[in-house]
Amino acid sequence: MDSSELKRAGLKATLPRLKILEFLENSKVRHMSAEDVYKALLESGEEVGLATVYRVLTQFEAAGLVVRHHFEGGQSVFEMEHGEHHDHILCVRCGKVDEFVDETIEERQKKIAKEKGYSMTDHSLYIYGVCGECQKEE
Amino acid sequence: MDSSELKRAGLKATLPRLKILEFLENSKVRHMSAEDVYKALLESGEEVGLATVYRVLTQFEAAGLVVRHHFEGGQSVFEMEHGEHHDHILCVRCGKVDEFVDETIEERQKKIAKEKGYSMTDHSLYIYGVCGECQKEE
DNA sequence: AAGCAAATGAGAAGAGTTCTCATTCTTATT
DNA sequence: AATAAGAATGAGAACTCTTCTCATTTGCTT
Ligand SMILES: [Mn+2]
Ligand SMILES: [Mn+2]
Ligand SMILES: [Zn+2]
Ligand SMILES: [Zn+2]
Repeated sequence: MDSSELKRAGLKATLPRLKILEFLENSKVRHMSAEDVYKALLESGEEVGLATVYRVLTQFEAAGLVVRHHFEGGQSVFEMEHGEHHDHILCVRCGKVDEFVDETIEERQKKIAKEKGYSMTDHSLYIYGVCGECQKEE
Repeated sequence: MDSSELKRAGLKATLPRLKILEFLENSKVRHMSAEDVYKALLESGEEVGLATVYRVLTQFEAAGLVVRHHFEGGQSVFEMEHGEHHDHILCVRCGKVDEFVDETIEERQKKIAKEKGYSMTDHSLYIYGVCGECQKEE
């Protein structure tokens, strides 16, 4: 296990943190709720408390290792930070998540913030729709 | 009290619904949580149950009288529907909410949905920042 | 005015998340 | 390698926001 990433983030290399980080890095699914992470770890035989999963994900977020999203549906969704900021388009039927980057939108947002007198700190953009697959069914 | 708006929406003109609708229409604050509405009604001496406020706001939403937003912070926020779709920019310090419309962004979103093969149903865009007022303090 | 379906409201319940605190683990120091 | 001190963990309680349940009340039609 590679504890250097945790150390670099200023976090002690504890077993739960290592397990969660490893899981996030190796998972084929990019966007996961705390519960998702918790269950997946349980199923692979790892003993980690749910409270710890929540705590650690929040710490990872603060450390910039992970990004939190608020998709519709109430629960926070996390994904490994991988450099480039991006936004999301989600299927309201099957839950599929796609990512995109649009410089025009990014620029426009900055412009709007400036016009309104705000110093922009963040933004969130979600497009909802029915994905190609789900359109076929029916 | 004007019950025609409710009738038109296919809703019985009950007292709680009339009170809530009247309050939303006359409130100077445009964006309010269910709790906000509930408390405001209590303070003005109106007896309405919290469960009813939640229920009625959801019905108003389904009827298109009201729009629901998911601002950061967990609770749903409602506002009277007034024709034009718009997005929001919010102050992370004082909670101020401003509205804007940007056709370029709207178009881009449609384009992205099409490119990704989605039939777009909805979208949500929030810009977060520090408003002019709050920038002065400090 | 009567009858009936629909709506209400109080409180229980549910979902997601955070908190509490006794126990365990990590890391620095011998 | 053993020790000490502080940090992290995990079980469950607690919390927030929202929905559900169901006995009672209300609105609307006749
Ligand atoms: Mn993503
Ligand atoms: Mn608005
Ligand atoms: Zn789909
Ligand atoms: Zn402000």
